[in-house]
Amino acid sequence: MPPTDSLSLRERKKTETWHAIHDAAAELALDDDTKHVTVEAISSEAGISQRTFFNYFPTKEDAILGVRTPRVPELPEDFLDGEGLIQRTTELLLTVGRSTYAEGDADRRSLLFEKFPHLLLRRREMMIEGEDLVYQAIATAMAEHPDWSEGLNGHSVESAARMLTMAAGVPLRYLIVSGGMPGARLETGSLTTALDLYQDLYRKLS
Amino acid sequence: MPPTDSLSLRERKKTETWHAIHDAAAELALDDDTKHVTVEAISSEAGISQRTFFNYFPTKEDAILGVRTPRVPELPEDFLDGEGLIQRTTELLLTVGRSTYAEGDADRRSLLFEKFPHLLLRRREMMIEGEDLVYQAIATAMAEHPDWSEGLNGHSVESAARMLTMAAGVPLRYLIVSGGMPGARLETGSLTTALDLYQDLYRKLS
DNA sequence: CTGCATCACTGCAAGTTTGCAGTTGCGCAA
DNA sequence: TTGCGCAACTGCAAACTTGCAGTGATGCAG
Repeated sequence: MPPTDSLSLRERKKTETWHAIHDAAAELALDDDTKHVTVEAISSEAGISQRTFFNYFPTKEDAILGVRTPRVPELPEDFLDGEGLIQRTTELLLTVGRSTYAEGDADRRSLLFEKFPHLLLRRREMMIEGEDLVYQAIATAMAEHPDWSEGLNGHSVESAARMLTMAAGVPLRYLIVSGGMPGARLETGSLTTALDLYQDLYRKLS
Repeated sequence: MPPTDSLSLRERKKTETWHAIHDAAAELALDDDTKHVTVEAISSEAGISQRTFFNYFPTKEDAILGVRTPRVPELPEDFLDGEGLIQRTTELLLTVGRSTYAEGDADRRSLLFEKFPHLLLRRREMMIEGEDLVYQAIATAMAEHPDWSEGLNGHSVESAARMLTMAAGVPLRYLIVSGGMPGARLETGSLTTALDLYQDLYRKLS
């Protein structure tokens, strides 16, 4: 759990409730002898009403997984300037991807993926959703940026943004695939390695 | 704490919050090195906002003491009939008096009275308030009762109800006084004794 | 196959909590 | 005395939770 100080009482209680629901859902789901985890059971375990449950999560699965709708942080003014844009974008994608899960949940999440493989589908969905948000943010930034707003060689900023996001996504996809399990954690260290590899390869081919 | 099952989630949380505030307030107040217990400290300890504090208690003192506004239970149909009306009324007064406090708090309440004698004033106030409610309930019941509604010997039902309540209050006042400390607990056993004494005395004098 | 129960999920009104901007009373320093 | 600051307490709108009465999908006994 992140530091809950410096949050307003309201915000603090909201995260507490979020975690209470997610924890209850995940624990109940991982309980071996649990066949059908009902929303009622989760809600009662978390000490809230069923209606509140659905105020926090659109589906039971999201509660078990602990999914949040991805949030793209405000881009720095100079995000589009200078060297290393692809790398910065990759890091942004990683940040956004991580923002869709409860922090520090990696172990339990692995267990969940093992026991309920269909949750991987949901994970993939969230990834795609996050990528799309990143694309939109970058497209907007490009449209407002003097060096990019005119498009490049007849390509629209939308195309440029889309391509950048795709390219930047490569190292992440690589990591997920080479990590074997898609549920495996993405270490920042291995990301750097993957980025190096990517860039080396890119230079060799161009 | 009373059984919280069979209460709706809403009711349950309300009592939980009530106890959280009262507990925080009482404990902070009893802390030796506490000079000024602020509403802010109590609220923060209880995990609620200051505004919510005042949704539960009109004053800080009431929170420390754990005061509720007294509730008179519905009188049984035959409350006014038959022998022992005074005794029944005394028991009603005791019930109402007890309803103004958190249950099972007697020990801590004694400490509070020791440390903050001015709380006794508040206690007295609540008692009086409760007595008045009992008076009103009985007056209403009398007005609706065929045997009483006409008044007695020219006295109004209000007078009769007031006098009954006064008379019924005697054993309680006796107990409080003879118990030394007004903060002392009222045992049901000693109440019975006091009632006996009262009736004996009454018979002797009449 | 058919009614019936169960469970996920939604809409809405009513109840609760929070944040915030006051107002008031009180002690204390200049 | 005057002004200041602190802390109790209030009013109100906005945010949040709850209860409840659904709807629709799925499975299962008869």
